[in-house]
Amino acid sequence: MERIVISLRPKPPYDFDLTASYAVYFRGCYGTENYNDGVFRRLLEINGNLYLISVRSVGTMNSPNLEVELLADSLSSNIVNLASQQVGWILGIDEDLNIFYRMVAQDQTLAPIVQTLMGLHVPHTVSIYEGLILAILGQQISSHVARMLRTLLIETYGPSLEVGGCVYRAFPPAEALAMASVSGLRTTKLSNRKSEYIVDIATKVVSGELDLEKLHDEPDLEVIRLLTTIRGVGEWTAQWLLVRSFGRSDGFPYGDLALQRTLNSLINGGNTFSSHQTLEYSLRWSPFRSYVTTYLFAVLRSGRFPDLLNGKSP
DNA sequence: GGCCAGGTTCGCT
DNA sequence: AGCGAACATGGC
Repeated sequence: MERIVISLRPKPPYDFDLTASYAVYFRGCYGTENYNDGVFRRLLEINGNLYLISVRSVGTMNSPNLEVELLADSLSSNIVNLASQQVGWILGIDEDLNIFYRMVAQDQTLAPIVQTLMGLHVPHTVSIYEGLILAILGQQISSHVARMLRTLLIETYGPSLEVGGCVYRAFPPAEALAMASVSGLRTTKLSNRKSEYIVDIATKVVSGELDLEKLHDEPDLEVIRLLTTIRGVGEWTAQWLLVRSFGRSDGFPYGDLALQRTLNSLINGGNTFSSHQTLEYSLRWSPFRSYVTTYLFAVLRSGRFPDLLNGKSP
C-alpha cells in the first residue's frame, strides 16, 4: 500500500465538522461515506482502481485546512490530483458562502439558522450517476428505509477494500448495476419499479447512450429538462440533483415533503403550503436556493432547532 | 394491522 | 393541466 498526505484549503468560513456531518446525515454514515471521530472517509473507484480517502480538519472556521490521506496499491501524481479534486468537490470546499450570508442577513426566517449553521458548505455526490441512483432509491420512502436500501445495494454491488481490518466500499459502478438486472436488485429489497429505473439508467450509462457527466455544461433549466426525460426522474429528483450533484446555487426540490414541512413550521405556523406555494415563496431566495435547501435540511436533521419545529424531526 | 414516508408514472377527466 | 391510484418497503 502506498500512502500520501496532502492539504486542501476550503474557502472560509468552513466548518468541517458540520459539513461532514451533513454529508452523512448526522448519522455517522451515508452510503459509501462515513464520518466518525473527526475523520471523514470515502472509498473512491477511479479507472477501476480503489483509493481510500481519509480527511480530517487541521484548521479553523476562518482559516480552514484539511489534511487528506490517500491510500492505494499504487499512487501516481495524476491520481493524487484527481482524487483530491474529487474529495474537495464532495466536501464543497470551493463554495463562497459570503454572498449567500449577505443576502439572508435580513431574512427573519433564515438569519438565525444561518447564524447557528455558520460554515456549513453543500456537500456533493462524486458523480451525477451516483447522485441519480441514490436519489431514485430514496424517492418517496422514509429516510430510515432509504438508509437500509442504500446499505444493502452498496454491500451487494460495491467493490470493496480491506484496510486495517475494516472493509470499505465504493459505490457500485454502472456496469455492476446493469449486470445485476431487475431480479438481482429485487433481492436487495428494491421495488420492481425502482429496480427497473436503476437498471435502465445503468444500462444506458454503460452503453454510452446516456452521458450524465456531460450535463455539467448545461444551464439549470436544460439540466432539468434533460433529466426529466429519463424514466424515473421527475421534478423533485432533478432539482435535488442540481443541489447535490451539480453543485448549482439555485436548486430547490419544492415537491419534497420534508422540505415543505420544515418551511411550514418555520414561516407558516405549521399550516401547509402546496408544493406550488412553496415554490412561489422560495423565489425571494433565488439564486441561492441550493443553500437554503441545505440549511433547512440541516435544521431538520441536526435537531439543533427543536423550538423552531413543531413536528417531530426524523 | 393500518398508515405513512425526503415521488414518479400512468391513466383518467 | 390537474387529480387519483398503484407501487413496495420498514417503522411506529
